Amino acid sequence: MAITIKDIADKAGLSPASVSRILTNRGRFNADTAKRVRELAESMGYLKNQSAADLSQKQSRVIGVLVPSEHTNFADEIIKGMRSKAYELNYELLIAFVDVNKEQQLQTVHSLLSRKVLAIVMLAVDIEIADPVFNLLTSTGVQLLSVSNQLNNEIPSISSDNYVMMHQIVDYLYEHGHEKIALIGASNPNSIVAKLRRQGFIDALSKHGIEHHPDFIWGTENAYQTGMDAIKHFGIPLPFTAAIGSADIISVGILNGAKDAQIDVPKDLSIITIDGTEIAQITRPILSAAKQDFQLMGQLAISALDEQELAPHAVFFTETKIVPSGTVTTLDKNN
Amino acid sequence: MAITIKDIADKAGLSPASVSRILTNRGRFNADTAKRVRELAESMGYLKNQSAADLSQKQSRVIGVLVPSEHTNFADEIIKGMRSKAYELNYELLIAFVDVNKEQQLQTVHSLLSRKVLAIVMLAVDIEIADPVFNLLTSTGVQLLSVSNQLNNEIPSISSDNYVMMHQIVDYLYEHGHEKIALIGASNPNSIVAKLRRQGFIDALSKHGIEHHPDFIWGTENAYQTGMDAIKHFGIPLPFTAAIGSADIISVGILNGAKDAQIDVPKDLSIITIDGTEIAQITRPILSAAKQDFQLMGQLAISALDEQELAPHAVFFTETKIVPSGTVTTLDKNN
DNA sequence: TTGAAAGCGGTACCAG
DNA sequence: CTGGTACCGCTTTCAA
Repeated sequence: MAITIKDIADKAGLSPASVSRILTNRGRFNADTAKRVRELAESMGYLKNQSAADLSQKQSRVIGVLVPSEHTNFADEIIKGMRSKAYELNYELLIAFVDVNKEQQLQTVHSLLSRKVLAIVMLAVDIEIADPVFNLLTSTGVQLLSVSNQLNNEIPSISSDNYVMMHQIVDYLYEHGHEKIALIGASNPNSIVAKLRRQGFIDALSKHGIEHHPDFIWGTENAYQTGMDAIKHFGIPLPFTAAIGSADIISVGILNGAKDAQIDVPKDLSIITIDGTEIAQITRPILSAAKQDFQLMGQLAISALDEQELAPHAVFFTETKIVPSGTVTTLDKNN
Repeated sequence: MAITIKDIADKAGLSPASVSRILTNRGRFNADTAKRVRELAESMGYLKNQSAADLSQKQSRVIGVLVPSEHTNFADEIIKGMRSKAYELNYELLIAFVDVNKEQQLQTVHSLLSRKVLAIVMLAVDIEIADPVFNLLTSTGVQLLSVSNQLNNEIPSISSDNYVMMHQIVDYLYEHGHEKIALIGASNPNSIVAKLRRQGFIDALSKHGIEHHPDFIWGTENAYQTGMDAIKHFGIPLPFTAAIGSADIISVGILNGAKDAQIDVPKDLSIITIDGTEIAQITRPILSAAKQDFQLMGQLAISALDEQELAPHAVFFTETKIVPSGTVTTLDKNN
């Protein structure tokens, strides 16, 4: 049997109540006895039983985090941001991976909820209102927050402004002489982010007087293969001069697909990737990127949860910026 | 206030005890009332308070997982393996990222321990016996298990047989005519795995009558930059014909470093990478790899914890295998 | 098969 | 500043 607060109390000739106060730094107590108690606890190897504390307080400082297990690598960066802020503000993160299996998802969410977490942060989780998981999530009234995904108005979110970001990207390509542009990997009809990107893409083009070519919006899966397949799908010569990859891994696929097809990047195809994580920087050439600030999203997530009741429709945006590297070339306008 | 077991009991005209038995499927109870109770629970939106349950049982089915936050990407695969097995055997995973900050490490481990996890799995965590974290970890008597890292005899482990793997690699290269071989990124003197790899490397070479060149064992950090720097460090022409990257990310660095220095891979330099995760397959050429079975390690970890008391010195090995791809060429022996 | 009651380890209120 | 004590929600004897 592990050592409890009562053991310490006995040894110190105090009551459990006092020891608790001291160890949690709450209420009043004598500084000297406090010191003594703390030393005693230390030397006895005392470890608080968090379950007991949680039970007693009916509120924990645990924030649950749902991470899709197909684990797009930016998740790591968001978590990093959350970790640093959580440490600072003394929250604990309970990270749970959810995969596609519905049954397992429910079980995972159940287990978070069972731990009486004070909030649940969803990382890039696409979820529909009709989903039983969504139901479960909302049924208990835990604070929810979606990061890096704009959901419906039911859940507050922190993300890039995907619509605006597409304008940045298109503007950038346009300035470099590109007018025939493809958007790869954002065709998922159920993803709100994908929808915003498509709309931003279309509007940005039309802002420059370019009518978009519907076929140039292609590819649903957020995967390497989507990029590879894109090249095969469009064939040679490619009907566009630039491609936007809707995630780094997709863009790497585009790049390799092009390479395999003897298409020179960036001479014959410019690529700009969305995300700009580490993986975009280990390619040759290095991928020009629209970089999202994932760490900041993570930090904001924790701060936001710490500070306020979040209105269901609250939306926070972090900046995105274009980071030029080696995959976008300037087209001669006379081409 | 959330719904409790007592609420259900009241509504069902039963005692909390019975409801508990039914909902946990323990002991005897009437099948019909059981059905009724379960439906009631469902409809009332009951969620077990796991803290209370844990407290009461003084034992949880939670397995804590320590993941280094510089999060070498194979960690994901191990976790995937653990998840599937955990789900199967009805364990919960509590994943905690640990970073280099000692203070934070201690706090993280504390928090795992506070939750009375029944075991702690350490993923590729290098830790020394003198480390206060190690002390804390061992002080409570939780079952420990190290995955993908061979530690000392104090902690059971599941990993590849790094010594044997180096023989596989060297044999493979030797069969392809390579005798001048470098080992990049395994020079960390404190890592047991690195030590085993160095030793295996040296012994395998000498088995083929090759005296190893100490300078060819180079690079400490498990990082992209290590690979890049290696090329610069050795200069052109490279004094070896093949390089072994001690992790995928290192190998990618070697590959890119070579590319940047106009060294043709594999014609002028063969590369074989250790790990063989996804990242090794999105390079051009694709990296030939000594692949470790991370998923299996994860599954074994959970099974092992489930089945038995693990002896402190227990060691499980999973197979490694050479997966040829595009970065190893056959040398003409007359060169 | 079911119920009463005694905890599990902390916390917090209220008295002292 | 400190102690007594009644919970928190669930599990688990032991009796009924």
